[in-house]
Amino acid sequence: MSHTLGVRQAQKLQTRQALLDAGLRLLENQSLSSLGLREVTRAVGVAPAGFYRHFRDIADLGVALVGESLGSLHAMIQAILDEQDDAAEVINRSVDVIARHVREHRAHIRFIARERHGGVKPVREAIAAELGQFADEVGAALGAQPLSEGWSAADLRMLSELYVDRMLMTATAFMEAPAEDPEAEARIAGTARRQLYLMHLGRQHWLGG
Amino acid sequence: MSHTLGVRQAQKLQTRQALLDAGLRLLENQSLSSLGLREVTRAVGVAPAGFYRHFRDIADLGVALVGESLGSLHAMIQAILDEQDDAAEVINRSVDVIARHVREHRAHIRFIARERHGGVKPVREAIAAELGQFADEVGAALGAQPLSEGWSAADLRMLSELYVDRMLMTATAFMEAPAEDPEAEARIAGTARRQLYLMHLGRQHWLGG
DNA sequence: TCATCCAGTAAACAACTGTTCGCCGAGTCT
DNA sequence: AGACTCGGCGAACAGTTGTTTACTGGATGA
Repeated sequence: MSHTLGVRQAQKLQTRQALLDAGLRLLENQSLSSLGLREVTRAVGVAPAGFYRHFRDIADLGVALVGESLGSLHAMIQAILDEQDDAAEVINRSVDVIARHVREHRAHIRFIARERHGGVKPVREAIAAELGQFADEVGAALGAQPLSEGWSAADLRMLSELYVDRMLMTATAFMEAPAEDPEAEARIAGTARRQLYLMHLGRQHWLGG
Repeated sequence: MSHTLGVRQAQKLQTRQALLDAGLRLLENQSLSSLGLREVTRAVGVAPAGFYRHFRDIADLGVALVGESLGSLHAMIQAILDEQDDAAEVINRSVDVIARHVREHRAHIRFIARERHGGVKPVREAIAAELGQFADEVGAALGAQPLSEGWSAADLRMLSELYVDRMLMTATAFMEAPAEDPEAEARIAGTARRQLYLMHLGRQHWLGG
């Protein structure tokens, strides 16, 4: 299993990754449905026909980008969920983690925000599927907390979706702020913390408490 | 002032509206940044050059669509805000109003959801500006309610944005459900009501109540 | 070592794009 | 009635697009 890839296959993967990287970079100022195949290959320095060795079409490349973009986010969420601490502390830490993630993966967040409701169906579906899985995992983690005693499955699910949505909206807000602007970042972080705290209060009093 | 438009200007407005309508329809399966000028004129039955009599470019048409799309939504929100009733009742009515609005303006909601973070900067900015104004008005309405006594301006603002975001996400969820599917609609409505109610609970207990 | 594989190539294809130009002819104003 | 305005037209422009084709040459495996 730990068999080093052949030179052949390694080079192929490298070109594939170059195509993905170039695509992501080109998507900074447009959306996937207007991204051209030639545009991507030109940016990489590869002949147009070479594209087909890696992807069926641009939508296919988009779906691959979904995996890449949501992969790191997934790990991030899990890390947040595993924390157990005072609620306010968890909120503070979560917002910081999100801010940091956006700083390091701005293009990925932009891609997800832009294509979540974008014009390319397979990509929309891939994003929806992965976000749904996020909600599953968040639901499982929340369900294990004492605060969730007596909650129905449907209620837990709506709470999970609320959290996942909020997290993505917060990340998007950070992403849209001008890069390297600590003041804007702080403002967004403050709003995000308050919103999460309000949701937490609602959660505490859900069962007529 | 109530001077009927001249035949000339009336016909021009009619063509302009036809271009907007065709654009909106074509955006069902793509995003604005891939919408072609010729594509739009072809759909209307107008020569390509005629497009420039009405819009500078496709981004300009997009900005016009923002006004059209958010115009009706604006009236809808005001209607919701003016209601004064039991909280649960306001929530029920609001969700119904949103569902109804989406049924009647599906393409408009799709456009806003798709282009809010889309690839065309002027359009993103126009949407952000109008949504910001929505938040202002929601903030003013909420601030006038007894429940908001003692709230700081910043807290009111974060609550308004939370509500506006949620409303848009709910509308988007309705929009993405298969048309004429009462079961899916009911499920989304149920989730939306619960989420709004949880936010309402958080609001009630915001000041350490 | 030698036949096989296959990632990447160059060239050609028809179809399409946004934009500019001068022109027409119906609506407008005096 | 006559001069003027201006929305829409048709043609032409140089570029660009996605896709197919037959090919080359280095890695691969017997």
